[in-house]
Amino acid sequence: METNNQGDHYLSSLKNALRILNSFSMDEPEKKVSEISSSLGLNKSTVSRTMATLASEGFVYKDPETKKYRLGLSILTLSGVVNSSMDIYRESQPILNELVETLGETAHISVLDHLDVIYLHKVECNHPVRFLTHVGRRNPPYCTSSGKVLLAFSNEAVLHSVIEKGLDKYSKNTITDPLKLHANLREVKKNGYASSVEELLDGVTSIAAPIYDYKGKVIAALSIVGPKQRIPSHKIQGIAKKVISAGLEISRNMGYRKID
Amino acid sequence: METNNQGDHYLSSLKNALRILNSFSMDEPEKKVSEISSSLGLNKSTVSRTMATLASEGFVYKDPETKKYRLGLSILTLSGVVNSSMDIYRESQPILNELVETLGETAHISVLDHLDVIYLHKVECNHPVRFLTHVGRRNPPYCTSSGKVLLAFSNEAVLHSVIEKGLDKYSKNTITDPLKLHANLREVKKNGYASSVEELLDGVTSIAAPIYDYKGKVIAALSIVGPKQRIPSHKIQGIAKKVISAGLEISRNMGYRKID
DNA sequence: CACCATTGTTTCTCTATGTGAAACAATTAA
DNA sequence: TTAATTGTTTCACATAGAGAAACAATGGTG
Repeated sequence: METNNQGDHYLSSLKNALRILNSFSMDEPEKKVSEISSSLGLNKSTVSRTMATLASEGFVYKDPETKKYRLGLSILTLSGVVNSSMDIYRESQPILNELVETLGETAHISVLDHLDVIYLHKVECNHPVRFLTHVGRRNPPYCTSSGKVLLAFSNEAVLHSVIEKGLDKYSKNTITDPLKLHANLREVKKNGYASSVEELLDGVTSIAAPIYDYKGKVIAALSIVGPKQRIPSHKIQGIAKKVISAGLEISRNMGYRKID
Repeated sequence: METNNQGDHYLSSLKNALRILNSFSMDEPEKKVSEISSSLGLNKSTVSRTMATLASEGFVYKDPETKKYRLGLSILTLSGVVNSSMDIYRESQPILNELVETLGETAHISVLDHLDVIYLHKVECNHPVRFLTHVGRRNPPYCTSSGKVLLAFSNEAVLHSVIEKGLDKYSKNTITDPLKLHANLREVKKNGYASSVEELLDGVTSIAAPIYDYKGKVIAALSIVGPKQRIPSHKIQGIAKKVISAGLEISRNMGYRKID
């Protein structure tokens, strides 16, 4: 598209359709043809035909009243396939349940996808105050505990790209200085866990630990999230211990054998 | 392409791609180019280019080792949008939680999509023995309690299509006789709930009740599922009462006001 | 180690397909 | 009523995508 010239042999009509699908978000869950057309710079008729084809296979659904399109149920079906074919999903389920029960806070499994942290799995706690995250959600990696774990244990190139893209200030404690981020990640690697106290959202604290595969490579992060007042600073270390050991347990289920 | 002439203005390369995506399932979560090519009757090179394009937008992921493709994380992200933009998802959450707690069995919300029952939402119980259902799963409507509720309250045309497609025998109690199905659905409509005792799977019982929208139209079903031994026949009616009232509560949240 | 068998990607040519402008409907607004 | 904004369809043309075959990359197998 813009960067590499070798990837120009993509099927353009398909690429259009996929860009349209990816443009749906929680903020814009439904759109009209003309909106899509103008926002993505595509011809009206192109969008119209594309949407008709997408609808024919259940990827979008057209509200007959408002004429707006929203994502269709084929996507739900496919997401079920994604989950069930992901071994980490199966292996982590019971351990997440236990962790949520003992800590009383919501737990997630997440991975790095391009330059986002994406939540693969979530087990909610029973507290009435929840509703911050959901499976599939993407967040910036440099201001979430899971993101920082994943960055700390990935190669320099990824970190570089993240910094290059820019460190925006999401909340009062967001780290926007590359040097400070570097230092923080070194800490994370040393301690074996990361914490984020109001780095992404005001009033929200999270703690994360790595999950390893059979090769000893960090493939995911396990994190717990909760309101700041339920997770005061002095409790972080104790909670981190539990998160770390839960992470190791999942890792062992994934074939990891601690070497050192 | 081959069948109907009115649907001929679909974009063929896009249609191909969507058919490929929809061909992934729990049984076949990963496939090679040649497998896709032969199973869908598409040219090798077509599939190769299509997959490359799909991968470029994160809809599939290519395992560099095995060269097999699996569904990508964009689908997870989009499924999050589907869920969060679905008001029934939000409205039903707390009521499902409560129902699961009091009954101790897993609960689902499901709707009819074409001729399938599809699970939109699921709250699992704590029992170690659970089931293989998952959000997005599709089941035949005539042998699940939720499906029978949805059929009983939908129009005749849908039922006709279902019967026309054929009533396969999934389990010992599957209703395969159209007349018996008709009779059963009349019962369902009269009683306001449906039950399925080993109609889809041996050893599995489920009980479902309708969910109404503000117009009084049945738009979804609420069901609970459990092993037969935990839900004996004599308990079904009592449980059904609870399921029905939970369904009504969700309906009220969706704007339904009981008229009669 | 050479052999054949299968695979995925690329090249190439040509046709069919998708694009965009404009015409046409169908709503909605003024 | 007219005007404005929308979604769909028509149409002609350029081009993008399909298919055959060549190529490359593996992987068995003897």
